Amino acid sequence: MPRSRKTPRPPERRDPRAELDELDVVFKALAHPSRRHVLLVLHFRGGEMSAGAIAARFACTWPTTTRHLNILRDAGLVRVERRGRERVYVLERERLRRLVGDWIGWFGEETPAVPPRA
Amino acid sequence: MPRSRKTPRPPERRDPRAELDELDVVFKALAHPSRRHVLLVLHFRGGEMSAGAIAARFACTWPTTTRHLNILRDAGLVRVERRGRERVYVLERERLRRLVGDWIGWFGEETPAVPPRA
DNA sequence: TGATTATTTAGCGAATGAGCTAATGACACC
DNA sequence: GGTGTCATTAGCTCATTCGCTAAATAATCA
Repeated sequence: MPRSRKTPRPPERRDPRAELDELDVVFKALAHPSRRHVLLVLHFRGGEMSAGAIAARFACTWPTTTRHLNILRDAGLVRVERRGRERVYVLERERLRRLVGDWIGWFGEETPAVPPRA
Repeated sequence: MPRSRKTPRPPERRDPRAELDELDVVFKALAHPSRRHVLLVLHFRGGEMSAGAIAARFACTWPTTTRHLNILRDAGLVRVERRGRERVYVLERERLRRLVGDWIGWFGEETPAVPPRA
């Protein structure tokens, strides 16, 4: 049987079309407050936590948290490592910063050098 | 009858709780590729375009585009001005940059000064 | 091996989201 | 005031999302 999850974060690519698709998955992942919260908690706890430690901090049930974590993983915003019988989720800080930061960066300059309505 | 739309972007506030709610609406608005695209097009066309000019650039029908624009407006990412019989949508660039930029900014520093798992 | 702990997967129901077509509102111009 | 243009709202359908509970999987320990 093939991999059960889509593609768990391709290591590197610069194809602009693929970049857009990546961004879509990432922004969809960021659309839920619990998932943004997971990322912040992860960050402020040093970048890695076990699934249990994360689940303990949220009101929803553990399976629900697992699903949120899967979505974050599919977006490449966290990666998971098995350690004994725990699974440790590791924040992919650079990727988060690069994708969202670059996107918001488009809006950085004063109005761009294109005539108002051509 | 009261206003037909929720609250169309409160002018200023610093209450952190309210900030989180604002962020939620904003990230939900950014979750759809067409809406992110609208913002970019708006930016690169000088920050304002009529509804028709925007709708003309998208494959979906005009009512669908209108709805996307309403969602962006409710998130405070665009504002709308009536000019004659057109409606001109104006990008709220600063607000977009501030909200998303500040959020991604949390992940800016190297791992924060909190012990790994306490 | 069988129990225990840690976590995920399966599957269901309610709510939300996004697309469409048709109908309506608002303004301008004659 | 009627007609054309610009745009929105209403109402429908289909698909997805998100929460839950119950069952399954995986590693460790007795």
